[in-house]
Amino acid sequence: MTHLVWFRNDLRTADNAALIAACKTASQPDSAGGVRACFILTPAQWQEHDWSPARVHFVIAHANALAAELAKLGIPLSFIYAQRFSDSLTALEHHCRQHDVCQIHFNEEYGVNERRRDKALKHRFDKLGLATRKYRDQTVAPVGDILTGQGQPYSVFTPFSRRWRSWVEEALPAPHPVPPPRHADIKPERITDISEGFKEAPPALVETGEDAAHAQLERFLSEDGSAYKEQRDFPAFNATSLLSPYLANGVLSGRQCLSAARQALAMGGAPEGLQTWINEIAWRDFYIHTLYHYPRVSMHRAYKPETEALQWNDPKDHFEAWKTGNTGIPLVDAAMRQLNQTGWMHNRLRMVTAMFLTKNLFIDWRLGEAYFMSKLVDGFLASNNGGWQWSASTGTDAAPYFRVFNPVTQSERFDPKGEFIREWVPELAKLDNKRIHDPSKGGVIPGGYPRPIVDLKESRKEAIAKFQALKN
DNA sequence: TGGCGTTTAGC
DNA sequence: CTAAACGCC
Repeated sequence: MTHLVWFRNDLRTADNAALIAACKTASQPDSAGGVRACFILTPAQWQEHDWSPARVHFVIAHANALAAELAKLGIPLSFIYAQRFSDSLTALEHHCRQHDVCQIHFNEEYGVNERRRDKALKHRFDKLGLATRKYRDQTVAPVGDILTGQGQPYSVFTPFSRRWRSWVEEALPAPHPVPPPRHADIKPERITDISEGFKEAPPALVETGEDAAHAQLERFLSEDGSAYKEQRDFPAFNATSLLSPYLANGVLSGRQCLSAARQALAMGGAPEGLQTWINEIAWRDFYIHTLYHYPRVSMHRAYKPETEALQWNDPKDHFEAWKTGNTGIPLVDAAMRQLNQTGWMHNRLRMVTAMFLTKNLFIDWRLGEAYFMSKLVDGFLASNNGGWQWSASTGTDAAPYFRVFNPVTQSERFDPKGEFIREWVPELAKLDNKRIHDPSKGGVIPGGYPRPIVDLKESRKEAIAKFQALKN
């Protein structure tokens, strides 16, 4: 009898609830057996979920790395090819028959299609007499466990984070260990080809492998922690952890990050910086919890239903200019070009560009959300959707509709010397530190660089008026 | 995880 | 006169 671990959004051997549970169960006398693993490639489903080529390359590389790590532990990982989630269940059933599987273990995912798939799987396997075991492993605090005094999910981050922190203090969540090696000589399988439509990807942003992820975590935490709090909002400083690709694809868990950060705190690391970063881990949990409690946000629906009535502008040329980084607003263009060329964008700039699209251009946040997914190596439904709905003022703890970032002011504040703009918009490189934030204001605009496609002041007023009108 | 027009303290 | 501080959007 074999225990099968189905890896999906958890491409790691360390701190993996499903893996450790399968290994433990398999070594108990009453249900002893072997442990196998599988990963199902569903390129058509990835396409439908707007996965980026960068993310597909990352996932394939880390699926291969996982197969190699598991082989060292004596666990064979099979790659199964399907197109969509619906096909994957048939393939999985076939795989289970072939390998005499009695139990399948996996960690939960919370997108609506993933949930439907897992529900269908349980239904199907129940009929076959195969056991399905699922684990709440994606968050630090299990989804459903962080509720208000009234037993309701939180809709505002700050009270959520207070409850989350006290939960952490009480539960002291510790990462699961890597399971002990089982004795078997295994040659790992390997995926060598990338599916059509995902071939063209930017160069890898971070190194491949679980070890590389942990090395980067250690490096980040060993740096001067106070710099994170002071510098993280300045895109030119590269002061962020750059762990998001690993987190988004489960190479690293939030629990591992939190545990390492708490250890750094105990060793006397700069408390403000580390606490600020722990807050980001809480944000990640908050958005996953929100996705769990409100499946509609993964069905192209707004968290705040009343905002569904907004009449967004026809995207047309403005959307194209935004996507390609030709809006005439230097910081927005620099950010979009960074995204297009690297598959990653600095967090502050995600807010600035999202706010510009949804408030100044008044284009539907869903279009921006999908475009980000189609480019980001760290595209993660819960965080990406949460961030977009925050920016668009349609989400949980949303930015008040009248709080509209002025991208030029943000530029002056967070890229004061224009270093980030100069890197990504080279045609503006020669402008001085004042003019570079808004070249259209006085003087000659360097050749080829567009004039702003929208009036910031006017469009801001119009957006506020449209939100105001919702209340009547 | 603001912006902006207005008021007001302080020089 | 200028730059915080204020209050509304």
